[in-house]
Amino acid sequence: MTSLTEENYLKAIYNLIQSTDKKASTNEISKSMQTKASSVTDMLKRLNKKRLVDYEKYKTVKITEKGKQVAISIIRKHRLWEYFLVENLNFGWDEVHDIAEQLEHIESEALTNKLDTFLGFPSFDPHGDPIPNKQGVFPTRENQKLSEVSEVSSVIVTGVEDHSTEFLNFLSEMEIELGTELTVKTKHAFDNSLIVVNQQKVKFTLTQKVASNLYIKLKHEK
Amino acid sequence: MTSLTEENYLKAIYNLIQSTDKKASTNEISKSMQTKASSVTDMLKRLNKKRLVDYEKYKTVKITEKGKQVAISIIRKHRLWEYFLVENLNFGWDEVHDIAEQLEHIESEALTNKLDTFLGFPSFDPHGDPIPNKQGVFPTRENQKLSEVSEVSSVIVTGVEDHSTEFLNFLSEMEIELGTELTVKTKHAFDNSLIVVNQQKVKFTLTQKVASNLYIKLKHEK
DNA sequence: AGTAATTTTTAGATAAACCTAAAAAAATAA
DNA sequence: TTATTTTTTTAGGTTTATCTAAAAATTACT
Repeated sequence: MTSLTEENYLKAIYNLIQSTDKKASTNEISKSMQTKASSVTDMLKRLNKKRLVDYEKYKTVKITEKGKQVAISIIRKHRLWEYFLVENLNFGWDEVHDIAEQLEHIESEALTNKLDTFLGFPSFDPHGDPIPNKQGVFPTRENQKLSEVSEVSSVIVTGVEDHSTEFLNFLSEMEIELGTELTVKTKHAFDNSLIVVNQQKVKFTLTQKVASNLYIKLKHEK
Repeated sequence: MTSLTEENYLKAIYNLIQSTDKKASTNEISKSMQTKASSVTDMLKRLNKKRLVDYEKYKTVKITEKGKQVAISIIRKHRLWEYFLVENLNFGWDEVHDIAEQLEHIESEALTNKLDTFLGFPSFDPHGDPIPNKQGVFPTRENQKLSEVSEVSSVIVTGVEDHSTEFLNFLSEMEIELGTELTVKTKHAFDNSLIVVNQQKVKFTLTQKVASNLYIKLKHEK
């Protein structure tokens, strides 16, 4: 029913609308899809005809409920496969994106649900992103960023904002992964960099940029 | 480099050439691909240009070494995924073909090899078909059919020739699966049907058609 | 408000993978 | 060895997803 390309456009539109700052304009979509604006216009017409988006020329697009369900289903499959690749096949979290990008288009509800069962119904993928369930509902996560934390709090890393290989490799070098516990010691007011300590008592600095790309939850002291 | 469609044509051509009785003629290919002969001609020209097949108009095609490697890689992926679906995700052996047909086109050598490792380097898929290794070499199997067996031999079912849901369902009803041990008691000369006994001492008849679609190996008595 | 810059759309092309209908070649049969 | 049948190819057309270049609409600026 929906082609591979249509699915990719829907996913891109859904993501643009979710990340509130960017709008799903023709230009934004073309940037995120790496295609020309004219190609986007063509596709928007087609998606509109199929009632997957609400589109009128020269106005920004909205995604319909039907389109949203398609997008969420793709995201669900992507994140389940990423989980499988890291947990079962021993891929690194920086290696799985391109493969999951292919696997997310495999068409079989039975497969998705059996994979979900096999994996034990995980709530978050290897980057800490929430995995929607069969009904399309996302689990909630405390969406606080490390950059928003006040001094002298203990936190646990729960996810990343930036999914690039460069950032993930950087984290690996710093020995930061999901579940890593960090204590924020000092916050430099002039550049918002943080001095943190890990559980091995190693002290190091994280720039504002790094801290704003890390999702955390506060550790509740016992 | 090779599109999904090209891969499917190569697979079909490879399979036709393997099953020696049928030749890879334009008509045979069109039958097996469910497309029109004219579409096949188009594709053969394209595959020839890419040196994946050897093709001259009005002559039957041969597959090149390069094309063969592509075909074998698809077969390898198909069979590894089928094994995964049955062994890990609890699919029935009659349910996995269409899904594997999609998964076989996922492009990542690393994925294929890590999947192979995860599965423990299986030699045969859930239908008893040999899985080529990383180098493209097929494991050998005693390719004897149940219909070729002489009276009063004990055999173990190792594979099926017919992969259709109908046949696989029939086998399930007869409680025959890979590894099932059967003893051939009588062979009726007039219609070549067999009277066999299973390990539960249940006696039943198998037609020549059924017997010729079952691969077996002789059980070596201790 | 009027002009300039930007965004978006249209028009027209291309490539992949298919199709139908007709022509050409090869295989079969009388 | 012709004539008939079958197979294969060619010619021309369609749809999907892309592109470039030009036109139209919107937004931003002074």
